[in-house]
Amino acid sequence: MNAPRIESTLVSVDVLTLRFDAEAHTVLLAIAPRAFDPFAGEPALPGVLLGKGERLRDAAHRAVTTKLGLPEVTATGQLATFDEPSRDPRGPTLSIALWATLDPAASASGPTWTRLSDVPALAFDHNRIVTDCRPILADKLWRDPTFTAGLLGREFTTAHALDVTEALTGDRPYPANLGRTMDRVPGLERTTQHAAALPQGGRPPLVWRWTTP
Amino acid sequence: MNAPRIESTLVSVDVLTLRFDAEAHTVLLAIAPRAFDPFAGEPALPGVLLGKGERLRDAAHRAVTTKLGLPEVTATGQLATFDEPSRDPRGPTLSIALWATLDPAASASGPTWTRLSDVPALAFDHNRIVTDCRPILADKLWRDPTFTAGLLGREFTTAHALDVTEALTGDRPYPANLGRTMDRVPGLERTTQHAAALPQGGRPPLVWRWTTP
DNA sequence: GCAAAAGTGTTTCAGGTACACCCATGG
DNA sequence: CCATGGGTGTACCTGAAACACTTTTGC
Repeated sequence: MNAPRIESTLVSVDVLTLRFDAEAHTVLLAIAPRAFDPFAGEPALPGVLLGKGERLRDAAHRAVTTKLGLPEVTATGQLATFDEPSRDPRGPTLSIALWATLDPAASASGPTWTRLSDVPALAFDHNRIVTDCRPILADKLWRDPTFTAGLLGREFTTAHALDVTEALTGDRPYPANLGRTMDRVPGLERTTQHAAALPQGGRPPLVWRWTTP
Repeated sequence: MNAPRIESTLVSVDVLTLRFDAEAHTVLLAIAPRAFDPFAGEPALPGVLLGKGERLRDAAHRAVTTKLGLPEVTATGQLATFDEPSRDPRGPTLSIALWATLDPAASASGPTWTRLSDVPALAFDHNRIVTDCRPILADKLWRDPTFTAGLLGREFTTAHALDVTEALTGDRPYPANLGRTMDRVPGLERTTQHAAALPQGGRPPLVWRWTTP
């Protein structure tokens, strides 16, 4: 051991946990009240301190499991790092933001779910994290297959895809154009199946499926 | 203090230090032999352990100053985080990769300078860091004004811009098309000045300047 | 004047956007 | 058969790529 010994900054992993809610036609973000000081009782993103030798994705799983009480995470990925020294009143802490997606079919009771465009005041600098990461999430849709598949699940309809796109980018594309966008996504195939018709009528949407699960 | 006490992973900041060399018509990366074990004597990216409360950009400055012996850094920015636990034989260490640019006019003696497409075998996982970050760097050119201005300096010619673009993206655009690209970069203006003519003849290139330094 | 290199204008093409029209379902 | 909403085909428009041609220098 020849390198100088330096007391290192603590590293926390904060997770933007996303779930597609088909009934609400939107993507929801999970938040939970903090159990401890500082900011005890205030809503916050789930976060844990990164353990020695722990991988970022394992820490993200741990945050979702212990802070939100959700058992399953379908996929995770990096977003950005926040290094403001005053972001935690306890002392300087590095925050690495990750995204995590949940199976849209699984139950999701436990955390509070909020629209991305309607996030309440959160603890620490978590509102800044959400604001800064939102365009990164929008950019990943249809370009990062892991993220897109995690959010929409193995099978989904054009109507679902329209809802997710509107929730992340802010505007709803024409169904025809979105279909052509999806035709160009590698690993995604248009099936011949149609979903069940909607309660209010209308043509049943096409089903899409990932070829490489 | 109510949060559980966890021994945290060490965080190192590894820097891709870039300099535009007008004579060599390319962008060069700085590497220096390691002073200590492990990998003593082998070339590596300059890196330091992040101190408690230290900002990432300050750590990057420190790495460039102490490991490369260069006094001035014009700009820095984040690239990506590497969390492979076995990347450092001493134990698990998180590596946050940053870019740093140097004034192309300043002297740059001290480190070894290498072409991005011709990087020798480096210590740790540094070759992987360079490989993974190269497309990110190419993407930042002409889209991240801080990066672009840091690399090319306050004033530069179309010929310089052609060289930098070729070095980062791999192919040399038509001068006419690159000029139109630069016309769309905010904060960059086409002047009426022409640079001194080149030794081998040819029309003197236009000078471009940043309006917001 | 010739070679070299940059700048101008124009053509071409691909991608994305918009929209008119058709199809399938519920009431 | 009408309202609703997804699907097909197509027109249009913008932005990038390619290239012929002109301009400005050194030799």
